[in-house]
Amino acid sequence: MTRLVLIDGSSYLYRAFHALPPLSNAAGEPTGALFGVVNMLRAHLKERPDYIAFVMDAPGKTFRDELYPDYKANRPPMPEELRAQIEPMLAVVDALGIPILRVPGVEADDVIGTLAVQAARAGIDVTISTGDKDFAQLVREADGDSGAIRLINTMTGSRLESEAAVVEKFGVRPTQIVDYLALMGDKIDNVPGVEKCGEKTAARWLAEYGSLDGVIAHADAVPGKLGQYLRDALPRLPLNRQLVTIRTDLDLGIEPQALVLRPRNVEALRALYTRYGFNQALKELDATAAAPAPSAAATTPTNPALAASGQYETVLTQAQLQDWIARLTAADAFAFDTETDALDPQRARLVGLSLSVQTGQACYIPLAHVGPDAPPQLPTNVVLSALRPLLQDPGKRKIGQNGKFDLHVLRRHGVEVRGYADDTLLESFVLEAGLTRHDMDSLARRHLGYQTLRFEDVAGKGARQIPFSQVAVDLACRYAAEDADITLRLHQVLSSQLATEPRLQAVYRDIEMPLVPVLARMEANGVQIDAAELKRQSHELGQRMLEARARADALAGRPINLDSPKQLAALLYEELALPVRVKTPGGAPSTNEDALEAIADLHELPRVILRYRSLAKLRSTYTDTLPAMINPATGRVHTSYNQAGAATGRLSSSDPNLQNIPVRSEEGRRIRAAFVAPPGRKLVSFDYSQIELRIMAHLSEDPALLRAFAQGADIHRATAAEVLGKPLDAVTADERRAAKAINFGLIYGMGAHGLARQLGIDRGQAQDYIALYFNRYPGVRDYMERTRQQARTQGYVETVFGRRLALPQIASRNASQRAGAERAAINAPMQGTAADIIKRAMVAVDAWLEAHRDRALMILQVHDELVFEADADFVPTLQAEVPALMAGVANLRVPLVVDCGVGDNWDQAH
DNA sequence: AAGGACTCATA
DNA sequence: GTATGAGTCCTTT
Repeated sequence: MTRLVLIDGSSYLYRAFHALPPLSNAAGEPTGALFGVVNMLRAHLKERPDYIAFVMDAPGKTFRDELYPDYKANRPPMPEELRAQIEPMLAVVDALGIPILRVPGVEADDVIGTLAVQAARAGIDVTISTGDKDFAQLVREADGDSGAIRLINTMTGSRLESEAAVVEKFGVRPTQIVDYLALMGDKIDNVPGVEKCGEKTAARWLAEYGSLDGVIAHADAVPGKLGQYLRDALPRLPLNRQLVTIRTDLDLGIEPQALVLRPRNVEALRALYTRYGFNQALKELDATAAAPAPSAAATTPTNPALAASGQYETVLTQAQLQDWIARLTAADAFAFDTETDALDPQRARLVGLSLSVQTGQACYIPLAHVGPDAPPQLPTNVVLSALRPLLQDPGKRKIGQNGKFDLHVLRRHGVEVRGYADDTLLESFVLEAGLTRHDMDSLARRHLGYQTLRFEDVAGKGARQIPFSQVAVDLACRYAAEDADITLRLHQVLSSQLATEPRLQAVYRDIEMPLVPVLARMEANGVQIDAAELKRQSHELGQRMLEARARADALAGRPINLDSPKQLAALLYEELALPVRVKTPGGAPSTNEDALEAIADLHELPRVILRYRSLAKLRSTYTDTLPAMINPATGRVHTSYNQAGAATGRLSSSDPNLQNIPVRSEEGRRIRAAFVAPPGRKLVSFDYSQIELRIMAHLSEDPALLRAFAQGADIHRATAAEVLGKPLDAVTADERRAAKAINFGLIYGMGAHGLARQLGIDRGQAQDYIALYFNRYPGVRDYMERTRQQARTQGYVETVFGRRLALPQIASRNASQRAGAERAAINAPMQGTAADIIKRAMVAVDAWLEAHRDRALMILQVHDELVFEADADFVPTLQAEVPALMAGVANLRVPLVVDCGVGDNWDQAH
């Protein structure tokens, strides 16, 4: 049977510290706790478990602090001699190759509990190594396909390996341990229990009444002083039980199978053991380290996983290159990765290239490494010429991780990659949206149980980071070749998972992968902006900000930093004693737009702040920034679309974000007007009309809603008429506005509270509106309920095209988290289906444009809008073709309508 | 130097 | 009341 050992690091550290004499090494550094922990770890490793982890508390608050602010309030601060041993301890654990888990916001106990239960369910036998008796609540025997959970305390040698052992030791069964602890309380964690109730009393009561609920129910029947103490403690017992219950159902994003022991780092261990004077351990190390590691140089990475890595070859000669070309030529597919000197795909220069045909084997071809020790490298043009036929062959399948980046880099070096067939980022995104991150490091850990060498391990971080071109070639090879190797391995795992999910595979194969080259082209196209105009606007905004600032200082009676919410809150709510009507999510008095509007009739200052804010936002985010983002080589601005950014399937845009260019205010639209077409060209914008509401009609199949769209009605007006039972032309502007708010609110999963706030009416009235709406559109109500139900039973929701969004929070015991997940469940199918549709449209339009290259370029996507830059005389053709292409990619129960605008700039076109 | 909190721009 | 990214301040390391 496979076995997992989970080590409760915090518990051992404390216990070893207090149990052992205050040892220290020759330099006077304290070593007592360290010594105890190291011996404990060595004992565990001798048993050769299949999986192992060392679990520590991460700094910061956890849910128990939320439940009970006094939790652990009695704990004295950690003694300095103990604190000083934490870092060395972690260094030893790491050097031994044991994975270290510290999960922010989650106590070590709950990490251990969750992993233990998860592993036992997967048929793994679990040993929890701890000095904490609370874990007795988890003990269980193997049963059918499930593994056992056992406890061991290596300090005392005691073991709890069966339910009978727990009963023998505590007098209660494992399932009663939480009740037992709740009654007794915990001095150390400052959780008071029933006074005078110790082990004996707690066990006796539980034997008599079965459970804590039984004890509570019979509290009146307990005689004497103890009975009175019990009744006094009743109100806090349920909370106590929550506090002592170890969580076993968290979503940690860690699979027990990933917790593999890496090869130990002998050099690091020798250094640590020597420093701390652990002679016994040192002797053993030298005896067992048969093949000493190569001498440690300054460049040797600390990651011991390296020793497990595959055969990685640095390609420096023509002969080696030809050998790899032959291997690639013989293969159906290969993984590739580029290394560059920058993260911006529109500027990055190629530093090297890695390739892998077979897992465990990869090469790195350094091209532009510099420095005194850099070896002579093959010329870039020679290497790229040799590889070009392979990279440009549509029949030769290429595999990458976020390959869009590599496509850009290679294009800018004269290679147009074709046959880019698989991307592990997108495989993971389609398989597990909402569950995990999709970067290679996370994926390797999650699916391969492998800790990759990270970029910062080879290049450093922060101010000391060096460009990849200065990384020593040997080290660069290990890093880069590993990336290609891991990409290939991940593809094997992920593609076989996709093969079992035909709907997800279709999303991946038919929507996401075809979109990659399309997005690459859009990003490369870029957009022209009028920098001089934006600079003029910056200047003007600056003038007006000065005026606002002067007025604010006058009103405050002193200089005030209008950019600091904290200072503003102090001024408004303390000095000026204005009422606090809105709070931030963190509970502090808010100075956001709503808050300032709410007090705007009491003082002039809030209005001045709002005015200043809107000016400052426009200047710092747009008019100052955009001109600086112009690529000198192209004279245009190139955004970057993140295809795996939004869990619903939407794209996101960054560097710069061109999906949030202002449009609502007049001043904002002047910024949009600075997105221009070159002479002789036009900007043409196409957007889907009411796409999410149409999708709601399709999904809900509500007859009234379907009819309204079929008739091409003004949907908000039609909603108002339907709900209020009056003719279309009798609907007032206010009524239409209310209907619009309901329509939008529904898409976001809103309740009465939100609608009331939006419309400035009271809750009851909002509730009436909603009831009326559902009365007229019962299909919508049923659909909403079905969706919530699906989310609860399956843990995910789906788009029309089968894209999945996982909602792990849907089962949360935290009501507000659960409600949030329910709203997301309502919204995701609509937002996600709209995303699927426009992605398909982009692929379709791009394919059509192929024949008209340069007559029109697709340059922007803003969720329901596509923007093109086209020759003026080509605009009619575009207008004749694109709407049909966009509307034709989905077959819904309602028509898709596409609106169009044309102009010399984006404001005119929109 | 890095990360969290806050605010605000878009669909 | 959904989904994002970015600038600024301010605390922590």
